[in-house]
Amino acid sequence: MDDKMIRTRIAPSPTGLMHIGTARTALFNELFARKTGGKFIVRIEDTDRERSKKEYEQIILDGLRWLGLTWDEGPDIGGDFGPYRQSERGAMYRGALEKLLAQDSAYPVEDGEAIRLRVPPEDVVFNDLIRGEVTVNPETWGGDFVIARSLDDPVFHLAVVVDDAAQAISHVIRGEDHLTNTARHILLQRALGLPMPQYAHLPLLLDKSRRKLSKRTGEVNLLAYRDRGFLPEAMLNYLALLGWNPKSDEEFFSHDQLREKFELAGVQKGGAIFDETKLGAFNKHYLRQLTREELLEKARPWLKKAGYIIDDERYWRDALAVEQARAATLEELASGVSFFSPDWPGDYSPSLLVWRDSNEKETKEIIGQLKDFLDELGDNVWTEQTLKDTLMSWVEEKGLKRGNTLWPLRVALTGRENSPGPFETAAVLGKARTLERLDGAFKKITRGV
RNA sequence: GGCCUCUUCGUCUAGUGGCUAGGACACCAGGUUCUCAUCCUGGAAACAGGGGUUCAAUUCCCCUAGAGGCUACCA
Repeated sequence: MDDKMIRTRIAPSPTGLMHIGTARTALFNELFARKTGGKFIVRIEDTDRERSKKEYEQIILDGLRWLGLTWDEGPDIGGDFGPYRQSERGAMYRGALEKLLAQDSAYPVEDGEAIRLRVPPEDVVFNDLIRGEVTVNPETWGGDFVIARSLDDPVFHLAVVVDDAAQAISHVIRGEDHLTNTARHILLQRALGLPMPQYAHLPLLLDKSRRKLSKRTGEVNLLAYRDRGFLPEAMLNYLALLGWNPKSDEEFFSHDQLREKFELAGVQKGGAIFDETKLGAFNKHYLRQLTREELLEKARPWLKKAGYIIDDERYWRDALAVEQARAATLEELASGVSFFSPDWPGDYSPSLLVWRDSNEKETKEIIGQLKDFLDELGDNVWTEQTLKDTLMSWVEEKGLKRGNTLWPLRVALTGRENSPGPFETAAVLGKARTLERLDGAFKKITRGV
């Protein structure tokens, strides 16, 4: 095997949801591996048998897949350095423990079965690729530390060290919360005679109050963002820029561009606040890039959830395209398009039809005239542009005011105070439905405000 | 408490021993507009504080403060 081969890994523990911070660490590892032509590995750290659950492992892999990350080895696809679950690697840990015990580098504690590593009372110094030289004095955390609960029950520290070596991990890129742990890991490597990988500790993701992003203070569940209608490319792009900068003013990068540009040199040292507002801005951007086909495919689950029947795909593609510029998420997109539903109830208040400079009487007259005028138009002029041209010159001829005319028309079609414009809406709805809704509005206002 | 690490607009960040300290998001104002969104134009907004070093520090050094992390037979 080539010693120079770069191999990175993400080693999540399946004890809960897919944390955003884990996702970002995974992303940086993947980008670094791709950039350098190395391999990216997924390893499940389930040494905590109490808390680890198989379904959590599935959730983690789902999250990574949703983001679009690809890995070369992992529990789902195997690889030459398997197995990829710590629960299946017990023999290796036991071997390491026996060796440490035999050479008296470790010893069992007086009472229980636990095993501690002997730690010499001297500073551990290592070079961090992001932070430079870091010095840790083991005495500050009490020197000798537990590396296993029993011969068959290793603790995280022992397991990572054994696995990283066995799986030939060249670069350990992980959260800053492991900075001090790294000293322990180095001590373990020395005792076991294992090579030391290069370390790079990423700044932590923080919540609004600058604390480590945690479940209590914010939405840290990656898949919750998926379920709220965020696009993976937006999340990926945003996450990549949290704590890393590409040394340019550009901000929008595809996954492939990131894989080309990423380097550890651009990684920040200070923690970064996860700001949903900016994520939302990225999401808007990517939402606007979608073709109408993609729009429908991505919005389909939400449309279905809302109970719309997508029999006429072209109709819904047009409807979504109309709403595309104003929605921030797929969820908003679907709700924004609700009035296009063929069984739209039109349950708005009649007073909404009246423009602020107008009154009921005038509004009623205009709606009546609008109906007659549109009824005369042929199907061939039923496009946004021609509707606009004909209607605007009609408004002109009749000496009407735009607001007095366009506002009631738009409300008749959408039932909303805020919505897309009347021309584009009418074009999508089609002549029959447009007239039907105008008629409904006419009756509504006749019945009184 | 101890140890480790960090500190540029509200947020993500660029940047340099001498610059009007740049960009993006958010915000504010104006324009476009039937509404909202978009779009265009403009605006406000930062080098944590104190000492040094230096002709000159946001930039180099020290101290302080603040923040975060670790201090588990969790990972």
